[in-house]
Amino acid sequence: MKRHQVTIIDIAKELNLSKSTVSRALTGHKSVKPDTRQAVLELAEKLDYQRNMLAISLITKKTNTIGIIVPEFHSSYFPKAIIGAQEVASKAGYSTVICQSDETYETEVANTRVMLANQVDGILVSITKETRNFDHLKIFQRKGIPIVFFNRVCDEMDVPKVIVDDYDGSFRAVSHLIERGRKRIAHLAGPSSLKISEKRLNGYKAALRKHNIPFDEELVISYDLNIEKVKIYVNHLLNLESPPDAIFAVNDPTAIETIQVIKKRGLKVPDDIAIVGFSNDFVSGLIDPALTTVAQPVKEIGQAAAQLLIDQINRELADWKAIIKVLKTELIIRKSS
Amino acid sequence: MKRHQVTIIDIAKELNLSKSTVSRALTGHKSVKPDTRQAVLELAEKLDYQRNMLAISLITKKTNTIGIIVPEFHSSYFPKAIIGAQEVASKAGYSTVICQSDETYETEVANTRVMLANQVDGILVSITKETRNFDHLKIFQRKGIPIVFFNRVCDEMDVPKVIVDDYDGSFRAVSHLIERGRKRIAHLAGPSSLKISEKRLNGYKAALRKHNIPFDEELVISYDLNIEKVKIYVNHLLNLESPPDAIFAVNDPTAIETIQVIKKRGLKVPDDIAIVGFSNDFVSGLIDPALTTVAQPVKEIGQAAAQLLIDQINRELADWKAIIKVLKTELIIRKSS
DNA sequence: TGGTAAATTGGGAACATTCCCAATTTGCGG
DNA sequence: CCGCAAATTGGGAATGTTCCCAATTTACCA
Repeated sequence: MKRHQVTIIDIAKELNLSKSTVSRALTGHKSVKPDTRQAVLELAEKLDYQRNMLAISLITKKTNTIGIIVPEFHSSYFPKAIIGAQEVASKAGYSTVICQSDETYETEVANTRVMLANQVDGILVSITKETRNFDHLKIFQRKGIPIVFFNRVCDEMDVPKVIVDDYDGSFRAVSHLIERGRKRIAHLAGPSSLKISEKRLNGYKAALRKHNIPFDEELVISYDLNIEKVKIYVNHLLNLESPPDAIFAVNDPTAIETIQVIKKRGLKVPDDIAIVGFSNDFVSGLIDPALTTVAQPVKEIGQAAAQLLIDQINRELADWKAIIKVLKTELIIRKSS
Repeated sequence: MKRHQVTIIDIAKELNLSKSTVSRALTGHKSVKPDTRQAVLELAEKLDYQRNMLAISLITKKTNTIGIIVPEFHSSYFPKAIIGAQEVASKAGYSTVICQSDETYETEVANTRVMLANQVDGILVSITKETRNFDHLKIFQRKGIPIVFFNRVCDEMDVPKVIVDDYDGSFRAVSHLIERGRKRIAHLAGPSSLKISEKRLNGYKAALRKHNIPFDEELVISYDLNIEKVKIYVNHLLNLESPPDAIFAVNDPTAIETIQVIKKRGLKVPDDIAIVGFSNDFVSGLIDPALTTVAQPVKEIGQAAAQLLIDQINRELADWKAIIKVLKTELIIRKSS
């Protein structure tokens, strides 16, 4: 078993050449005699030579690697976004290091160090619900390492962001419920630390206002996205003196869990209560009843974010600080409303 | 904006020390005066110093990175397995480079090169449905880089493998259908190139034999896992002179799609046709009707594979060549059967 | 056939770090 | 206050590559 990896020097020695020449032959430099190149290439193939990216990156100060930090892997959202991002990245010759912060600030900071130590050329980030301090991300800015936020963005940093129009999506979802005759619409909102929760809440409020339905604080519950708690909150809503006739959930997993709870109580969806979610997870069309939801172009979000990052790495982006890419959502009406 | 990254030499100069001393202070070597260490650590913190893993890895010949190559990301199977693997890996101080081969041999070979170039300390692999030649994976063996297969394994290589008992799971699934009185059970099988397809098919045949049901070739269809084709095959089965009263699908996505096709034809599941899947995807319990399926401990598979890999990297594994870890499946009976 | 330009090749620094060995400093007992 | 061992620090090679500049070879024309 070869402990020693094959290097260009091995090839050079074998062919009585200098490492410079071998390097040139291997990298496809023009100034090397065709015969020589041929010989080098053949021997390299024969010896299973693989260029050592560590050494190359050390010199070129480029790793051709981008980092992706996401809060979780449980919904289909982030995996799908990552697929999109990887697609664009690998097409551009970049590999990907993925870290999952598990929705904790501490892990996110740790992930950040891994990325830095690994000299990634740029990072794609969606923050945790806990993240309030952004120093660990500002380090990248200070070091000149491009950074792009997607989905869960940081407002106080001037870097490119990719989001969907949460306000608008939310507005249309709630308007739809109102048009179906619902009067008491509850909202299971996300944690107020996240911008997206806030925007979706605002869309909800705006739709009510537009249709002259009074806002009832009692009907809005902010929760920490811990899916196990949905049961408690839904039951709380149903036990209200004047219970809701519809629930708009901040995302699909929440909506799906809500439906399960309601069904378990013997109530009918949508007859007794209509439900609308947000994101159009893969599951949502398959459950019973199929979930009405605001579809996000998740894969496209990942693609757009990666593209923005790579353009920035290649310095092909003028005034990238200002870029905020807002993708459109689409209301998909199914059986649950 | 600092273009130049902070190095130990910067710290050394600033403190009138040699790079050796700074290196020792930073790595926690004992033979350095407490005052000195303190000063180094403080300055490092102040300057946002981050160790350059490229240089370290170049010397130590260890990257603390493991590679994972999976065929796809569309079902929840591989993401879930990756979560498990990452959990174990990051706990052991390893980061992860993930590549997706998109079910094509060519991409898998390319991924393999990326791993090699990035000097990963080991790889976790689940092969594509196309992979018949394993030279690109044998290179790792030859170079002494540990490799562990999971789920879709390569029989001709003597390396650790993590699988479930496909034969047994399949056997029990089909036996269950027979016990429910089904007589003509079809099997939508995977491509014969994959060992798991073969084993599941064998389990199917064995269950029929045990219950004295004649094997009917007409009822077994091997397909390439391209989900769009399910429609064709299911319709073909339903149009048979003597159509099946149950279908055992090679995996859950196939089973779910099968149910959709059947419902669209106006038939009832399970009244007209019972359906059983394999894997217990997250969706399967939520669809209508809820899918009976053979549950796999997916996350545990990822964990076990990563653990095996890391043990092998740390040379803590005696006779690892022989290790084949077989995890148990569990038949989950729901409404579709 | 010599000269010069072009083609090809070689030599070494540089990248950021570790690690071995040697050099220097410190501390302590006599 | 000296000597010697222990504690601390410094110097330089090594890791595998690229890239610049210089050296060598080749080719072609007068």
